[in-house]
Amino acid sequence: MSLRIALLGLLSAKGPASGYDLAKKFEHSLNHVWQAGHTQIYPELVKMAADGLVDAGSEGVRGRKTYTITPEGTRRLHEWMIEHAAVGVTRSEVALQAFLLPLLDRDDAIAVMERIRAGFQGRLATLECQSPASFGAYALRLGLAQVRTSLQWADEVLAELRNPAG
Amino acid sequence: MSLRIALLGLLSAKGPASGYDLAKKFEHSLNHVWQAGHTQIYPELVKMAADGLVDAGSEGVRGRKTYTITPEGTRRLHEWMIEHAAVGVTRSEVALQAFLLPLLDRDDAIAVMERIRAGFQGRLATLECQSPASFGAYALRLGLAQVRTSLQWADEVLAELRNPAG
DNA sequence: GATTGATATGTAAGCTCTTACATGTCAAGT
DNA sequence: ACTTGACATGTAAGAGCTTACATATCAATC
Repeated sequence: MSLRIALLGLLSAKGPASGYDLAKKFEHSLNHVWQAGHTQIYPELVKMAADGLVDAGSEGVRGRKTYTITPEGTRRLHEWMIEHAAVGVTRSEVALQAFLLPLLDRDDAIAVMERIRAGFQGRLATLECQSPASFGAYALRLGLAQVRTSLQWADEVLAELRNPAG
Repeated sequence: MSLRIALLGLLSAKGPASGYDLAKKFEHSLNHVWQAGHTQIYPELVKMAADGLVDAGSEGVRGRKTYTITPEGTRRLHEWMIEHAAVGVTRSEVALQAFLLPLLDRDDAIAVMERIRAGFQGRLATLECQSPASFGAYALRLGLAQVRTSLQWADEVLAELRNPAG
């Protein structure tokens, strides 16, 4: 369901787009929020057209199809936003490694934490490249705040691991 | 793969356990890191036993089976911890709603943000109940730091939405 | 003795997501 | 002419996850 919502949201916010366009937007603007490749997006758009949530335009150049959100699609999107109590579940491999960190000896734990820290750093760099004035600004601010917090956590844990007294 | 690792990790850290025990541990200690119900855990344990990662003990009272991690299971667990560069992907419905927030008018956006904030508050309460001295302490600290940051973000966004000048 | 609730394990259908495979167009550079 | 890279769309197999269904034991309470 969330994939549909994400697609409807992009079509609503940024206007008609092809599956390819939408896949690019998932890669760039939406990447820190939801991920989907073209192999998931193309079939989903076909189903959404069948359900009347989007209109598939006629094929353009290079087989390009442009999808437009329908009034029913807009209605469903608003309904989900207002009525769906989003669950804050997390399935994080990083958090799992953090959870299991005590299973490692000190040197291995430090190496793992350094890799995790580097991952956060890279993620921060990616997010910092995005415009804070773009459509997804609220989500971007949340992402930035969370990744900065995560970096700080990584630094604290590393300091403790390196301090023999810890 | 991560489900296997989580199960191996619990068996390694907390000793032999049944599928039921492991499901309970997923609900309690591991819940903020990875989720899995018994319908996923039971079949996975059977496959893991077939792959030599765990030993299934003989059936005890009420059909209870106790699984023990094998040396091969321990080896695989350590290998994953040390070699697997965990990807920090997030698929968050909450972040998706935050992303799409500008699609709503002011009152609806405030209502949605209040619901999101309440979700974070509830999550914080849950995490605060857990012992900071337990096995998963590092992950718990990360979870607490992230949820506190998220709450702060929600408060800021709500303040902006309520301020007509924003 | 009957009911309730926690313990304990499983199957099956269906949805979601990833990975690998497969095809073809168009523009720009060499 | 040829190659490269971006554009553009798909299918299929399999892995991962959720929801609903199904069964049975044991202890404690009524």
